[in-house]
Amino acid sequence: MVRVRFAPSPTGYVHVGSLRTALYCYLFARRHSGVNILRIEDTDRTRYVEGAVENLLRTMEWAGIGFDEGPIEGGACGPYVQSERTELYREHANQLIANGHAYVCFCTPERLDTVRKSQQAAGIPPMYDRHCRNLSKEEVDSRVAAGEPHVVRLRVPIGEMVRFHDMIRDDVEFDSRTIDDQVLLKSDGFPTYHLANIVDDHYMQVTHVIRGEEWLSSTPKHVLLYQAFGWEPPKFAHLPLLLNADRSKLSKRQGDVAVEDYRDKGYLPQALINFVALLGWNPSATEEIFSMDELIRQFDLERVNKAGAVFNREKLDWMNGEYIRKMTPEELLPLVRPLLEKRNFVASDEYVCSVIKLMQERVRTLWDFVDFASYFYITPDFTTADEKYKSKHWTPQAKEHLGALLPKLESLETWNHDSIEAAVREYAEANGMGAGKLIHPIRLAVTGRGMGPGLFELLAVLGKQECVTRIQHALTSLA
RNA sequence: GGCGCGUUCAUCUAGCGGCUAGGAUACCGCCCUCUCAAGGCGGGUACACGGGUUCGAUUCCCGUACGCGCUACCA
Repeated sequence: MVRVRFAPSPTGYVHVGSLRTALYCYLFARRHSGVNILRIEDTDRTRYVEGAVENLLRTMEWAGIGFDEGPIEGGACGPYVQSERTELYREHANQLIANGHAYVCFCTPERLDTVRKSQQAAGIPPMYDRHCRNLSKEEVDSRVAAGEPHVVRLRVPIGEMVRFHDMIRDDVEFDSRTIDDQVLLKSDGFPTYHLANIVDDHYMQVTHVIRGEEWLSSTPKHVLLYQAFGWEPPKFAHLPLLLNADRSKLSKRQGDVAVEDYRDKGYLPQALINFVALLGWNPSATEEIFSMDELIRQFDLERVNKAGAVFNREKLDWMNGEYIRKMTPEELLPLVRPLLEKRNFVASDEYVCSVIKLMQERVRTLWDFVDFASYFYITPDFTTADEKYKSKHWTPQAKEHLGALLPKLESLETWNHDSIEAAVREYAEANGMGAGKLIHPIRLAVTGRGMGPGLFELLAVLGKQECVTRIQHALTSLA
């Protein structure tokens, strides 16, 4: 039975790299009919953020990533929040002290800092100097009894090669002399990631550890911990990093990294999931659009790439447009509606649907339905007009013809795409001119822009009275 | 500095000893056309470098260079 876990630290938002890790866990679990576990790694009290867990849960739900066990779902291996399991970690730290694989350290942060600085100055690798590694049991007991602050450190064996197999990177090995005597239990009684992670993965019976490559370097410590406990380690799969355009680790400073940012900017969860799934993994390379079900069916950890992948916003934009085009106006309506409300744009469902229908082919995000189509809701102020388009089409002759055409439009009995087109083309033909000489000025007068849906359908949606008023207004006020 | 991981078009990638090195995004051109899109067609750009192994290397091995990650009582 495959059991995987997504183990985020609740820092307030969900990084898109975490989203991909969560997605791969989910896909792998589903693909193998296994169990997907959510575990909250909140052992750093200094980084506690109010509401972060709730936000995480909401974001995962938005993305369509479900869990079988977790803080909400429950399960046989709970609790699924590390801050509620501290007793377990303390017991296990003591167990390691008892069997000699860990030791108590009384070094102060100040001393560690001093040691580190002198090591750096001397050009040697900064590592704990193992000052407390061989304290006598009597000394340790009395200092602990006296209430002296202390941590528990892993007693890393000397002169040993630590090897493990990674599903993505194959065999990796580290010389134990390059591995630090890692702190396992902090002086505040909370465990570090390393201890909590191993203890939890063991008791939660996790079979595959899927996480970012930034963890590869600490995996030997984890392997050593499994050995110290006498436990069977899980299989490891270290995912390639998501990168900024300059190929550094994807970070806040260089743009949006939070899943919530993309949601708020009008990206669909299906598109973001599809896009992020293909960053570091690819089932065939001839198809690009995959539903969650298709991803599940095809996902294969062994096919995950080794090299990092640049998060390429342009491709996401394209993909989001693809998904928008696949939806119906009715499906889009509830997604666009709240955005219109944010702009105080008021209109009936029917009206908004017809606008969506016209705009669907030319948007990439949900916000484009609002920003590129504002003239459907408010009269244009012409500040968004394309100057080139305006100077080319808003000529004295054009205005003259518009003035002459206006009564004909006004007198139309039925106002729809065909009747409007007939009237416009009739006028153009009667005056020996191309219809474009009318179409462009009308577009400018009515929308204030040089781009948008086909003119006749646009006018039909807008309604006769509104169009007439706008043309009149433009004729008198637009220079 | 040490350790680790990586390196195919600008970007995401296919390739698992023999290919005119394929697809997608972006870009450019043409078609369609009332604009912008969408759609169709076409185009340019890549195997980091140097050694091996082999009849033959993008593919296997070793170096070099470059990039990235880790190097906390953070995860």
